Parts: sequence; C-alpha cells; structure tokens
Amino acid sequence: MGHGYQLRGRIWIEGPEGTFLGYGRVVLLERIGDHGSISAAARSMEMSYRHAWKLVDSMNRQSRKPVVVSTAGGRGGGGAELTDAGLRAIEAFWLAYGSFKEFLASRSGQISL
Amino acid sequence: MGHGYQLRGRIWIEGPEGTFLGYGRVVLLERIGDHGSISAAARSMEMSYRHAWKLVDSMNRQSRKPVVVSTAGGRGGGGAELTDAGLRAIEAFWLAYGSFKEFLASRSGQISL
DNA sequence: ATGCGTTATATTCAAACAAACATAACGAAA
DNA sequence: TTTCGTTATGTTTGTTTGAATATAACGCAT
Repeated sequence: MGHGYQLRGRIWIEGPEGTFLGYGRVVLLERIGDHGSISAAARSMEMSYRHAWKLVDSMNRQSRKPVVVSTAGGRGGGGAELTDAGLRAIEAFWLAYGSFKEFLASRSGQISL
Repeated sequence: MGHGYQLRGRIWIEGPEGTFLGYGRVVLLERIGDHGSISAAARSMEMSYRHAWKLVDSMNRQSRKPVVVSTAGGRGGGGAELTDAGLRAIEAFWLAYGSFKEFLASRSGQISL
C-alpha cells in the first residue's frame, strides 16, 4: 500500500472584514446558546474569554443584525444569548459545511499517487 | 444578489507529515518545470530560495518517488527538474482543485443572510 | 453600600511561522 | 585552478497570532 494520501480542506463564509463564519466561530455561537454567556461558552471549549469576545465582536460587526446580544451586570453578572440572526447564521454554515464534507469524502478516494 | 457574503475555502492533499500538496506548492512545481531550477522558480514567484527548497524537500520526503530531482554544480551551477511523479502530482491536485472551485461557486450564491 | 460574575477593553508575553542573511559544497567550463 | 550559479543548510531576525494578565464598568441581590 502507498502513502495514504487524503484530500482535506477548510471553508468559511467571508464578510466585509474577512472571515465572518468558520467552524470554530459557529461552535462558539452554539455554546453561547447552550450556556447563556460568552465566558461560560469560552470555558467549555477551553478558549480564553478575550479571544471568544473578539470573535463575537467580529461576527456582530459583520452581520447586519447582531448574532449575539449581551448584558453586563445584574443577576449572575450578566450574560449573552443568540439572536434569530445568530441561529440562521449557524444553520447556513452547517448547511455549507455538510456538503463540503461530502465533497471531500467523495473525492478523497480517487487520489491515486 | 446577496449581501456580499461569500463562501471561500482551501483544499490540500495530506501526506504522512501533514501537507503534501497545496496551491502554492503545485505552482512551485510548475515553475520548476518551466525554469529548470529551484532558485529560478523561487525568484519567478518572489519566494526565497530557502523556503522553496524546504517545500520541495517536504514534497519529496512525502512522495513515494521524488517529485523533483536536482543536481548541484556543473554547467550553470546545476538545476532541478520535474519527474513523472511530479507531473502526476500536479495533475492530481488541479483535478481536485477544479472541482472544488466549482463547488464553491455553486454554493456561494445560495448563502442568504 | 458591598459583593459577585459577567461584559468590555488595554497591555504585555510567548510561541509559531515566515523572511532574511550567511556559508559550505558541488562540478562543468574557461 | 579559478569562476560561476546552483543546491543544501544553519542561524538570525521579524512578524503575526494567540495566550496571559490586568482593570474598569455594570447592575442585581444581599
């Protein structure tokens, strides 16, 4: 058997400032939806709060309507939640991602080197 | 027309040590074929010889048969040329790359955010 | 009023990666 | 044997990226 060559790749949705949605960003959005705060979402995926906040900020800036809304202070310190636009963004990315994975799988076998 | 969101991505062929063939590597191979030396190929794409050589070395290490053979010294200082395996590698990558571009184009329009 | 956990932001460190610089070896030709 | 442009490496510098650290503001609950 030869070397197991494999076709790999990444996709992302690009907005006015560059990357708008990628795999990591979308997982972060989902975690925010699950946990109700940016910091808990970041902890759950071992990402620094700083980094997570910057990603959310980047997505919000590039989206016509914010994907996440947040409140500082109050019961529990505050929190964040997904908007409808955020849910739609997640859905749109997974749709493209799913067909991309299919694409890779279908082409990966036919690399004969 | 959409709101400027666009689906983008990269693909590469992975070997035992990570990336085996990507866009830049394949262009480099082609330039080596055109110019007959690694250094001329590197100059032609404004890449340092050091970097170009490392890429060639990485590809040769990961390929069962070398993609490039080279000679040091002699008339003109030496040179490098593509092997048949190199030609096949180029072809295999462009094949996958072409269908990937089609994939991106076909999905790029249907991003509605 | 104080405490708490979060958002929001600036600043400093460290690691990863690429570029730049330097040098030795090579071998045909003059 | 000297010259020349290339291959083949080592070393240093720089740039970019993310991680780590540090504060301030917020507002509900006690």
